Amino acid sequence: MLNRIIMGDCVAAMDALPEKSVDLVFADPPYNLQLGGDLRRPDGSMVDAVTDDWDRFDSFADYDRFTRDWLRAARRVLKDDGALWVIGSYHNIFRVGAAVQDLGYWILNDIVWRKANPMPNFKGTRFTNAHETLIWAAKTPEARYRFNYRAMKALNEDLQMRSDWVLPICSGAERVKLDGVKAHPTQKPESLLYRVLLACTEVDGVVLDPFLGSGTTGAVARRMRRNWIGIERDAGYAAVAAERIAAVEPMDTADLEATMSARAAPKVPFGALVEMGMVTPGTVLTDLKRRYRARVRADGSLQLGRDSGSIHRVGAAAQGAPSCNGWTFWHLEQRGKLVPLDAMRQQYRERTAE
Amino acid sequence: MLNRIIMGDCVAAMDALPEKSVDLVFADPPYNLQLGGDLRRPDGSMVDAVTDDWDRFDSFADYDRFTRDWLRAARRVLKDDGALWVIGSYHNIFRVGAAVQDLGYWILNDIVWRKANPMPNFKGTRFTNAHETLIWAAKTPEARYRFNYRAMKALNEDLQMRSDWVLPICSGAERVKLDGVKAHPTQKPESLLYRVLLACTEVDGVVLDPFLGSGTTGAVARRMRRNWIGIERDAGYAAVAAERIAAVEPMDTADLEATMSARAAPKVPFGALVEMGMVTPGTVLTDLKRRYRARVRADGSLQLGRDSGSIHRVGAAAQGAPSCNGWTFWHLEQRGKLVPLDAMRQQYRERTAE
DNA sequence: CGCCATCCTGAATCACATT
DNA sequence: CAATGTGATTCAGGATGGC
Repeated sequence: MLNRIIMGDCVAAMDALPEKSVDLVFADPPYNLQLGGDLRRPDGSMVDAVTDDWDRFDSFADYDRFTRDWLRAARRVLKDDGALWVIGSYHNIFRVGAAVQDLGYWILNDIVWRKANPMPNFKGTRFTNAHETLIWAAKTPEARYRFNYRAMKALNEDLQMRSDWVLPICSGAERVKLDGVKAHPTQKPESLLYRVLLACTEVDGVVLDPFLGSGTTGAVARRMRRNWIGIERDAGYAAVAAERIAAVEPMDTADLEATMSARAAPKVPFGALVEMGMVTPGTVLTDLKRRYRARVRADGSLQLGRDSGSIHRVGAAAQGAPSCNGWTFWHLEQRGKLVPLDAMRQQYRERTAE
Repeated sequence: MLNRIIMGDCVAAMDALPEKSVDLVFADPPYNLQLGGDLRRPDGSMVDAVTDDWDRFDSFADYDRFTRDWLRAARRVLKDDGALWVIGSYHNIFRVGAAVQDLGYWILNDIVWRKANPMPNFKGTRFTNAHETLIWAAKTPEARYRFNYRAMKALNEDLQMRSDWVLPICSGAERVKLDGVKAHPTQKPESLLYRVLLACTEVDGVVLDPFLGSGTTGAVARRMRRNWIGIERDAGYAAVAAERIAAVEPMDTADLEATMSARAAPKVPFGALVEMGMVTPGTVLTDLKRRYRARVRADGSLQLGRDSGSIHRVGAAAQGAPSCNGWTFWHLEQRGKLVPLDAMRQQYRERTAE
């Protein structure tokens, strides 16, 4: 039952699963965009809009029925201490949020995904729609939901992770394509799922995605050694997702150990580079003279023998020095050349600059 | 009726106002926070939570009734091209947003106010709640709402203003206090209202706030020379707001002139330039790369091969594009340099300004 | 190989006045 | 009310190609 795609309607599929069997539901339902005619950029080119049938609903009432049905089914399969994540935009998220509350879930946070590179408003009629909203909810107000506070803090310069996350949209090599054409119109970035799963699940936990689409949830879950269940109605999408997920190499178990102690938390946003996939967990870093070798773990900490912690701490420990600037000390090999972490940080800053 | 505080229930007060008399409603309704017991900081000190009676509702149904009542009353007093702004947090904003949609308003954007200095989550059980959400909605999908696009772009270093706004919370000298104690628990920063009013109103427009509280909306409206109506149930808050607003010095009218949108500029037919002798019949116009050449005819039409017509039509035909702005596409040569027609139009406007 | 210019694209509720 | 004409309007990231 685990780690496979169920074809078909998500409500029926969830109803067929045993109750209280899932740790986390991550859902990216249709947004009910209600777009008008064509839209052209100022240069005359056409915007490739989401006009698929699966995003068409007759009315708000229709959409609400659909929403409540799947939310109810999801709540049944969730363990009592499990949690729900839903993503949406202003077109649908208010209806979804109200339904979440009405069905007895307890909202823990709303999270804003601030897109580093959103599509502009071409006609100058509104504000650039530069974010999407996620809702994180427990099954009940009393539930003892999982929140890996330390791992989140480690990922964020040793500061509490905030409710606004700056991440790029999914593009470039990460975007799944078929014959050069995007395989799914709304593929989510893996960095987003990485943060959600790192925050709210543990290794071997069960993650269910009722609207699997291109399979981002399954791919990240497999990479992070979580069990996954994906439900998808469209055979084409399911095939894309299956192939994509099968190609994922799970991370090394050791690298996945999210550090839970304050001591090991890195003081720098090196974790953000890991999250973005700019540095993969398990990567071996060396100094310029290749005397020391340290492994990158899932939350952005390093491990060298018995020493673990931030890139600075481990660098200092390796040399027996009182302190060390990990950004300039550690390097990784790219095409046979040693690149300092500092260069990666520079790239990161450019990609997430406001 | 304008520029004063109405004491009492906001629904009754709005129902007593003439319909279609208000340009903008800005509302900061009770959030229905549902706080449990007291919240303490790690050092044992107590967090001053919002536990006032006005923020207590018996159930979601109660809160929904309340929300729909005031949203309906607000919609009646709004002019057809007026707009609504509401601010809230995850506790209430989903219910508010669903009601906004159900009542026929048309959501234009949701805006995230990203707090520069939010209160941390002291227990480390959730993400730092670092933002609030605003909804901007027109009265109907067809409404021609006001959006000062240019002014927003100017405010953002000449880039489109995005849907995520980074602003500090209200503190320091701006925070209204009585005997050293904050006069209102949820006073909003003036910077937030400033941006909303600059984006969506004009000088002498009418702004209504059904939950005036400490009076931020009135204070900023007065400063920006907008008319305001504030409704407040609590006599204490009303007194605070009245005093605060009265102390505001309206800005100098000259400083208030915001960048005007090109759409608002008077329309100029190309023929008028020919008529004025600014462009002579027979002049050859080219695009910037000198790929196309068109002749100006006596009636202000262009000719390019077999195509003839307006500057826009011929520009579009030349490129094989569906449309074209002839003002920026076509240029004429003056002293060896290519000058866009748009520059000539600007000259024309200046010469005919009186 | 590096650098620069060019091109493509992304969950988008995307104009308005006159005839 | 529908059709037509004018004319306003874009940001960042990644890929590609030329020199």
